Amino acid sequence: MISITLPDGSVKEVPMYTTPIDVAKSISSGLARNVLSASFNGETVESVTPLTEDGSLVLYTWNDEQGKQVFWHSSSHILAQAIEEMYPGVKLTIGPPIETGFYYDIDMGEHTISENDFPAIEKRMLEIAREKHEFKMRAVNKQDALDYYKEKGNEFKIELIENLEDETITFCDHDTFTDLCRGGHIPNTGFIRAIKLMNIAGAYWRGDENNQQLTRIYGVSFPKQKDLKEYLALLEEAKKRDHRKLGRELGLFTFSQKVGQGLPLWLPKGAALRNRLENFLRDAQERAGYEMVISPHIGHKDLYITSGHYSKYGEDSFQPIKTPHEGEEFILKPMNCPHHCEIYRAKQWSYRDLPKRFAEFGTVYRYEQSGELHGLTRVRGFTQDDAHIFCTPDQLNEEFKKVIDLVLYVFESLGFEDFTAQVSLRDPETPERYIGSSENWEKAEAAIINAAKDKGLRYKIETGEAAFYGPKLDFMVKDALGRSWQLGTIQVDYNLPERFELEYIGADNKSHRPVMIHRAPFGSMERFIAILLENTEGNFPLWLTSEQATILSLSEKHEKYAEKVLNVLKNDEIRVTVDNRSETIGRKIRDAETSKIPFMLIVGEKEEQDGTVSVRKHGEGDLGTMPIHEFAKMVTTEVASQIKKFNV
RNA sequence: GCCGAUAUAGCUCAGUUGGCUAGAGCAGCUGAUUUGUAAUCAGCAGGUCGUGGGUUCGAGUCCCUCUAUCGGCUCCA
Repeated sequence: MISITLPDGSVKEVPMYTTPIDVAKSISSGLARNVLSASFNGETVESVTPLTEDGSLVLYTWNDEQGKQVFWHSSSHILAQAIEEMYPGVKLTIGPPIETGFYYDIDMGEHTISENDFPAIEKRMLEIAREKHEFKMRAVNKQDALDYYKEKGNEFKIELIENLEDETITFCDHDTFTDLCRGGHIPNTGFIRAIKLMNIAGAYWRGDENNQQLTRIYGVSFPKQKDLKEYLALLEEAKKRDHRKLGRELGLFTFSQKVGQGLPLWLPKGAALRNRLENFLRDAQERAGYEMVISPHIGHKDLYITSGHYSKYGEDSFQPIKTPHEGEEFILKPMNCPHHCEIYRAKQWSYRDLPKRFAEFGTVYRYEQSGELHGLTRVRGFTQDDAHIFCTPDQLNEEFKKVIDLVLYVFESLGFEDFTAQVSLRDPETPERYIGSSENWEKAEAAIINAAKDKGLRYKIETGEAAFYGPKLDFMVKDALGRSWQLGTIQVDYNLPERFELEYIGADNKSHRPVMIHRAPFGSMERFIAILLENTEGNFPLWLTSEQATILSLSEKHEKYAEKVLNVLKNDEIRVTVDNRSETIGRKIRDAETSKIPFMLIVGEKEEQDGTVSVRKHGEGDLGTMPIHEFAKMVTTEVASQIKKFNV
């Protein structure tokens, strides 16, 4: 007998070779039917693995993340089997589960595949699933494993096996199919009832663009047909929140093939919105001791050679602008930092002057590869809410924490509660990607982690995500489809001050090197507004939205009164319009609702007599009648509650 | 840049296996209507079918080039 401890602390005495499924059966038959996977003493095991020692067992179902991952991992085996059957000679590589679903990367050889082929593949996958094949793990010694794939001529699997440290390799068999596999499967293929292949993509072997490109097939699967339907409906819903669609519908921005790829054009409403955001941050920054500076849109090539940006990005960027002067070259500004360094250098500084905080809404241009452009979230011309703080090493921690406060203030004012703080560090394996001494990098990384810890910020660490000159604290927010985007960013930089030979005179009357903090709470105006659109579905906070209210006159007779209400509210600094079209009130309401205007003020006979407005709230309906000034107060109160002044 | 897909009116979409002057709804314009909480009615106008080439008696439809867009990969100072 062995004793099995369950998560609730209860202990079961069971015979040797009992499987997790058996344990589930002893608890309830319903649980047994739903168990997808298990972990034993912290390690993932098959639900049919015989247990041979005492230990703690956790059973996973579809409701657990681990259960889903095992489910999707198993699904990728079935996808691989179907593809191998239908396209003989293909070479399988890897096929992991992902956040939603799974994929398999395959070298298709002579075959080509497109989304038109999906129905046939899905059909075959479902057939395999219905046959309820068990997944059976099998230990193989390394040499036999290598021989197996040598015979198949699959150099990818050979590379994977050669990189494994263990002498014993595990294979997984189901039906006629065998794959190299670490384990963790559902009991049998029959659990998979609904399969949908989503899309096809090229993906580089081991994620390196110098390697061969493989064909990646994405799919998702579910234990019930209904789950798949719900998932597809969710995707449909997400489309309604696409910032590209909302941006067009709300008249915020557009693109033109003639102007150029990735170069957004801001329409009047979008420009006004952007200005309000900028003013909001300007105000907070002024309170926080920032000074605005302005730098030109181009800079001498030497500026970027000094900063190190030229050697890193020069070839793959917008090319230098030549002048009639022989050999003179200017570059379209791809970032503001070098300019701000030169602004710092314009004067000699004492330690008493620091920190200096130079801020600028700086428009920059980067030649992003065409396939990377994406609405407003990835563009070739954009405006950073940039600032650079030059401080003494002693001030670094305090300054960094102040910036965290500012970023959190911005996020709170815009209603972003669901963000992830990410400490982006360098990848120690690829030092060639970074400039500067290891010593400075260590100092910078420690500074970020310490400041984040001091602020009690919950963060995760990502290696390889640093900028080439320094580590970052990034604030990530998801879009409608769940893709993560970097918005706010704070970076510590010891490198540029060295390259630009920045100095200040210390209390010891000697020259010292300042530390530089790069920061942008929004990240870029373009991306921030895009993600804000997707998160709010275009229902911006009242303080920010273009039209806070619109007055709908009931008929021609009430136009005068509508104008009067308009003027009263305008005097109270409420952004309001009037709809005096000769349309029915139903129509005017409908148009205001679809334009997502927060308040509709209906004025007719009664309102004119009483000096009131009939208030209807977007998405909620009739709030009843109230005097004009009362409505104005309601709006100003709500705005004030949404947007507090930044406390220094 | 790479893989796969898409491109018809301002927007959303129809348009059989290639076959008459390319259709609809919404939006727009003109007129009528003067309205009480999500679409009043009528008329009008609007398209070199993304671009350039090719196949064909004939191309929105088939093939190629380029451009842009979408989903990924890579990249993101």
